[in-house]
Amino acid sequence: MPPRICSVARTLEVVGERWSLLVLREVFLGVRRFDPIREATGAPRAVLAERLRDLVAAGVLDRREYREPGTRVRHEYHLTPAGRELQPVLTALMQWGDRHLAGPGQPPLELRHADCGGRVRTALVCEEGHTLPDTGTGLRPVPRAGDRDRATRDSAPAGGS
Amino acid sequence: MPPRICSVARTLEVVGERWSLLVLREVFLGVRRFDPIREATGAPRAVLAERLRDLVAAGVLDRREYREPGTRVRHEYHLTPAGRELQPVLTALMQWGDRHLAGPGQPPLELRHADCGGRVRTALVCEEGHTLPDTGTGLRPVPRAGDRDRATRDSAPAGGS
DNA sequence: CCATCTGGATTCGCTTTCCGAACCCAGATG
DNA sequence: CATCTGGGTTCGGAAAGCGAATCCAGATGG
Repeated sequence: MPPRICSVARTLEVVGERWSLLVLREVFLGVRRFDPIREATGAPRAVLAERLRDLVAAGVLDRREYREPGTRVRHEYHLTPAGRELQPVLTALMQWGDRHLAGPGQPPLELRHADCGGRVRTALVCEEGHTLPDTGTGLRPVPRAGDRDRATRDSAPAGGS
Repeated sequence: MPPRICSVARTLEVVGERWSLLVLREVFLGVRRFDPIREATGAPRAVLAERLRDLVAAGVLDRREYREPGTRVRHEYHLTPAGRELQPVLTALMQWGDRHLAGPGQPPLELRHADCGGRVRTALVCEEGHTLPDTGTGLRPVPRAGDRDRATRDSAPAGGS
């Protein structure tokens, strides 16, 4: 029986490697060049080079030439539109860490809404406008046609068809 | 200069290993036992055993004894309250995959609100009630006191203090 | 009583990935 | 022409991942 291929698995193929999400965190923060990213993340050079290549190949980062006056052409990494849509992933990770792995003192980074200054967080919302608790209580996963019926059942009766 | 330690990095220490999030996906779907998890994720036995131990040690999963009539005592893995709060992380990953890595046909799994039946997704919301686009446009990361000023600056003027 | 089955793992040997240190490259600077 | 700098590549050892084989203990059955 083949492993379940869902969108979580597919997304982790792109951003699930050891340093990928930390690299993206830096790019979201505006750190776009090799050495500063390396310092901020702690990733080894070779691994970082490979991750950047992978993320560019996956369409998450865009490698752009730039030239500061008095230097040769270099490259920096910008988020593509698809890359920017990973913001909720990073926000969700950060939020959980803030809540459950807080070090001494307050969290080191806050996200605020540029328009109103309010703190921003991820929330589970439904299309009718309801907001669910972060625990996912009241959330019902529905396997779609075509998927094996393995999901959502664990203590099914033995005599099932 | 030491790497930046933020809540994203800390959370990835817990759930950033290769199979961790897929294991949690299964537990969220109600698959709680070793072999079914192994089949659904494709993780090798030894790695799965280690991940389960790690997730229990991290307080994300709870290892519970159970005994079906006519068998010996066995264990299954349940989410702790902290583990359930990882739902937004999985939902955000799934949502990105649905949007950017869709296979042929519709996504294999849908999340619905048990109360109203509406599709559920993660959104970036601020405490004033505004909803931001998933790209994080309008989101301003604010480093807090104590953190190095490395963040959020990339093309700072060369002569800065 | 001994063999077999089953869920839940551990052990083993090999392969892949990760890692830090050293090195490379090319244009600016002195 | 030597040195500096940003942006990497190369290298050899360490760690993690992998599939296959094995183990364990309680039911089942001859």
